Amino acid sequence: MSRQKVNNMEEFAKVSGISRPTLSKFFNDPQSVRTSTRSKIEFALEEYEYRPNIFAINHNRKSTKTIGIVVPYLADPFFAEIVRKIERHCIEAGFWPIVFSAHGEQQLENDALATLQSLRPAGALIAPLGKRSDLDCVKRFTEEVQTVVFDSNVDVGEAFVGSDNIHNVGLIVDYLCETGDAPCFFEMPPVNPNANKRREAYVTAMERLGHAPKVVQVKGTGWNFEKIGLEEGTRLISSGSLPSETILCSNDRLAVGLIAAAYQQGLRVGNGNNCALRIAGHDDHPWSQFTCPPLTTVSQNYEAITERSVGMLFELIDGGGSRQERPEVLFEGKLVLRASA
Amino acid sequence: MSRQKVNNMEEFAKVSGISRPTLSKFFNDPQSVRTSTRSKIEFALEEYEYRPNIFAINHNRKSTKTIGIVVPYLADPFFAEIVRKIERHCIEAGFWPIVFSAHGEQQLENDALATLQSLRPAGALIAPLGKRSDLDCVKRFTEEVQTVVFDSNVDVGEAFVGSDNIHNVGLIVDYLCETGDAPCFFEMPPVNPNANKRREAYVTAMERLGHAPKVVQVKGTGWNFEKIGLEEGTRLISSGSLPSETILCSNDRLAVGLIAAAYQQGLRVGNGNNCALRIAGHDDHPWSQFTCPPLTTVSQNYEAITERSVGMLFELIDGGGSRQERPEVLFEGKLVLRASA
DNA sequence: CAAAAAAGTTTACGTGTGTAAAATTCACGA
DNA sequence: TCGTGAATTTTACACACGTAAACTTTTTTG
Repeated sequence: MSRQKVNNMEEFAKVSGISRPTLSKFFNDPQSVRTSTRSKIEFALEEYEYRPNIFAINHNRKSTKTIGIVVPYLADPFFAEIVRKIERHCIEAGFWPIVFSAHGEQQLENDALATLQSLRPAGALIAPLGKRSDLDCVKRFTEEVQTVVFDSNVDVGEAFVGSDNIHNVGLIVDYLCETGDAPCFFEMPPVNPNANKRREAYVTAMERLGHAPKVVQVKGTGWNFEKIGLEEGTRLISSGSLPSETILCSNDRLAVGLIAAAYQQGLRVGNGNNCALRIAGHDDHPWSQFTCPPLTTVSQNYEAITERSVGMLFELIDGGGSRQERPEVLFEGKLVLRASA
Repeated sequence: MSRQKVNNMEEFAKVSGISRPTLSKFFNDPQSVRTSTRSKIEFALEEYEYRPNIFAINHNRKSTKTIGIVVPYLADPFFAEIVRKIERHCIEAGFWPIVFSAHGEQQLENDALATLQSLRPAGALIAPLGKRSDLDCVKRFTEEVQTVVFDSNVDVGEAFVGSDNIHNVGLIVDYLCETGDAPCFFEMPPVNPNANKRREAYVTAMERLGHAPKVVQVKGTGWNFEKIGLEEGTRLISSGSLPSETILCSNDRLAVGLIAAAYQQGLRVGNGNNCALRIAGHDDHPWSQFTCPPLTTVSQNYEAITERSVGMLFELIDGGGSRQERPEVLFEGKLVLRASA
């Protein structure tokens, strides 16, 4: 490394022979300067080590190149995966994504929003906690920052992108009813609107098929879905109080716990004659293909959801002001047939 | 909300009746101003909506309040959990943690380090990719930024904090040998020093107990450990080429895949007479308690590792210059006995 | 109650970049 | 070769806060 260090744009202007305002233009958008100038600058960048100071850059910009991402629980691989994809899309578009996790807590969500707001981001993509969110706080945030809401549809922000729960749950209820007993619905007290929508969709689908819906709601709070699925599943199984031998879980993580409960109680899960239970989930969570047996579920279209969310946000950022209507885009998932049901 | 908006510290100084330099002191450390002044300011904060601009704050500080966290793969719940804990420790200490994930790729790790460096952080906590890291790049980073390395011990930075693989693997090898057949060791090509250390520790422990070590290395790259465990495990089982019916996996995620493979091949996993395989892991991964059967493993002391990492970093930041020796702190895990072995 | 110590105010300058306006230079076609 | 519009340079100011020094006020101490 013979590259010399350069401390600021002024110095880099001297050594590169390009004026500072032009350099400023270049760093904001390399395409905006003449090809010959660009190659001069790039040549100098090889020679000298220099990167514009991020704080100074954003200090005096009207519109920052920062994009805030707020999720309820980053340790959930679903969100980890979503965030990963969103980050990529942002970086490709020349933005600087910055991730916050609420860790399931209202206070931390509020803190994240406040910190984010003081970063004056160009826009934000948020998946609110849902029921636990401080809606006033979230609303105030969205009034200052262009926001696309995803995954959990609370009525704030300029747009929503998520999954078509009605369609998805319909898919799997149809499948389960066609291939065996009508399912009961296994859920915990809903942490966000998705859980509610899924229960409602289950009830609708069952009634459409002429079955009596049977909802089993177990106790449990927080984001330890597997733990709740295991503990409450164990209780239900050992007391024989499951209303059906086919169980549709509100999400895959709950199903992971329930499968573990069944295994530990010596019940075989799956489609065969020698199986005592059929278990299905929703989300096609990254873990779901590794359960024993592998979990039958409905996928969410991760790629479409992230791409559209980011896309809509960029439209908002480019378009400037907010529009009249608040579009809600829902993507349909697909049935993922594995061995558990 | 009747709170009026205030745009900068100057304006807030006017409305609060406190001079700007004092306000500056207050926002850096509320304890540094007199109680009466503090309450005046806090009262005004109730009345007026104001938060200092983060970019302006960090723009002209010698030492930023930013702490960079770089992990190889954030979608891995192990790192998600670690990051969660680190973030908390930082926030409690009044720092601003900012997380980057390399997503398993060298280029992204380099990008993250470069971006982080331009943020001029007070310090950094990094878990390098390991074998895939661009060591020169990482080294250059650590020469500019006070860095504590954790999890994966590559020889850079001011200190290392991690797990005592030798002790941990010894624990579980001892346990497995006491309670049944001596284990073989199931691994994929190592992605970081931990994997190597664990294999070596396995060999040492086996020789100490008078057994011939049997290492089974399967193909596979990247961070899809479960997938590799499942696919290669299926191959090994169906071809009958496992050298022992007791299998110690290099980490829990590999074990998750292997358990799934065994299940799909109709082999029962566990300790009983009717079981064909015993499978054990390492890490006590968040998923491990939900496998079928639950996974016997060695825990890592997450809390100790994160607390000590952050603690050492704060010492470095306070202490200023770098010291002579490069301390390596290793924490011992505990045997976690479940049903799989 | 006076002196000392602590805290706050005033004043002034530094930070590294964005950005606007006017002046100059360049590239390209006629 | 010249004219034209586009690109670049020059110049100058803005941004919001950190920080230092000299001075003033408040609090503490003996």
